[in-house]
Amino acid sequence: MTDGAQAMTATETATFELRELIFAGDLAPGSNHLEGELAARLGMSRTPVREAMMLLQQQGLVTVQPRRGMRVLPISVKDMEEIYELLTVLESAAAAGAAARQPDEMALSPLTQAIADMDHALADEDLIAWARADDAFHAALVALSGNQRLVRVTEQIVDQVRRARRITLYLRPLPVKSNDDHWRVLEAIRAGDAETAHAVHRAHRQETKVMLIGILKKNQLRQL
Amino acid sequence: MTDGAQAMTATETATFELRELIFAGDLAPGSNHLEGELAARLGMSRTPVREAMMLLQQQGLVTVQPRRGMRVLPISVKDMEEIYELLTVLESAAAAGAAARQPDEMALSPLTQAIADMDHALADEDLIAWARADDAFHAALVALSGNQRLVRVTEQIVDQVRRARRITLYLRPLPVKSNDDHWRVLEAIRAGDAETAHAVHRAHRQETKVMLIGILKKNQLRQL
DNA sequence: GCATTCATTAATGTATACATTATAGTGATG
DNA sequence: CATCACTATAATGTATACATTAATGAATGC
Repeated sequence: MTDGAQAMTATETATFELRELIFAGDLAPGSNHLEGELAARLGMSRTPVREAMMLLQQQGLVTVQPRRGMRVLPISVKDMEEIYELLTVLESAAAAGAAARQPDEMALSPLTQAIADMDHALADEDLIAWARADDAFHAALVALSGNQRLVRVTEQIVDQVRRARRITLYLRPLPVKSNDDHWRVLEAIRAGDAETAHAVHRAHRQETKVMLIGILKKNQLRQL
Repeated sequence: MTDGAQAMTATETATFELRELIFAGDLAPGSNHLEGELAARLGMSRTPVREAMMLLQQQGLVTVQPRRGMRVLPISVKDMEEIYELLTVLESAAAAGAAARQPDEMALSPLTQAIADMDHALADEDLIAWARADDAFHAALVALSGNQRLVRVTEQIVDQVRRARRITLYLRPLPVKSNDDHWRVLEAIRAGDAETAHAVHRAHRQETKVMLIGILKKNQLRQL
């Protein structure tokens, strides 16, 4: 085959497209969408759309109700709290696990690269690039835990808060401290110090949580 | 309606039935099953079976491959390690969360009931009843965290190890220490002592993990 | 005798047809 | 005017038909 694009099944296309629409806010939080509508919009029959809807429901992005179609789940302040508490637990466990495994420099390179990218982005005040690098850091950290199930679960939870993060990104202060935190986590992992890696990352996530919740409340953003 | 059984959709029925078949081992670990076969077996068309297969795949119980049908995922020693590490993290976080919320006695009653049931089952040497009560304790503990997402995620991970636990149940020593551990967790929650609740439950799960892994290796059970 | 290619077949992926069911709307009745 | 029942309708849930595709096996050429 000449093009790198592997053949995607219609269900996969639908799942991907719907996720994009949800993350971008093109399917508004709280809005309902019938199978037929979405099928027409995506240019396919109801069957793959229906399957995609079920998958997205299980991923915690939407709910599907018999005559109301697919409802895009809004993210409330309480949801943000739940999600960040869970992310704190999962990622700090990953940090400890990564430190315990004593990865070599090559294995650590995604972390170092992500930190470098974050530094550059911060110098350029390019928030989009910073968010992308921050995501990469967190994903790489979880991957380093070596626990594939932890990776899966964390990805799913991160997805649930993706839309909210796009919005708070422009409301939060410049994330200078984040970069420092990440550096300290990396150092602890390098040193094989699971305790410190856990504690530092845990504190980082908890601070992030408090900051974001504060932003939501200050800006009266009760739903995202 | 006169009967309490609410109408289940065929997809729900298929999902439920397939889960039961997988948990019971009637669909053997590692075995493959085509859509058509399962549809005939369950007395329905391919459509709901196909949907159920996708859901079970997302729940981490099976994989679905184009021409091979649904493959029931075997649980290896490494899987057990992954799962118990994750459960340790999730449940001990739940224990800490429960303690922090200071639930009243009524909220704690599922825990006390479960412990009582475990005591009775142990006195009767009724392992099945003990396992059921143990499950109830862990589920109630996670529910007490108040984090709905934590509940969902934990349920999913527990399901992945359900089949293995049915087997190790008869290979492990009588779980006398478990009951004591659970009692200490309950006491810590009562006292609002998140640190202790976390530490005690964490130790409990880690000991369980070590014991189960030991049993698997001793009995040469490389796949379950 | 072995490898390669082509055809056949079986299973999936998707579309569509059909059955079921909940909801909205209309009309009648108190 | 409000309420209840009934009907019409629209959306879903399921079955089935159809198209696509990968795997198996046979046949042919080397």
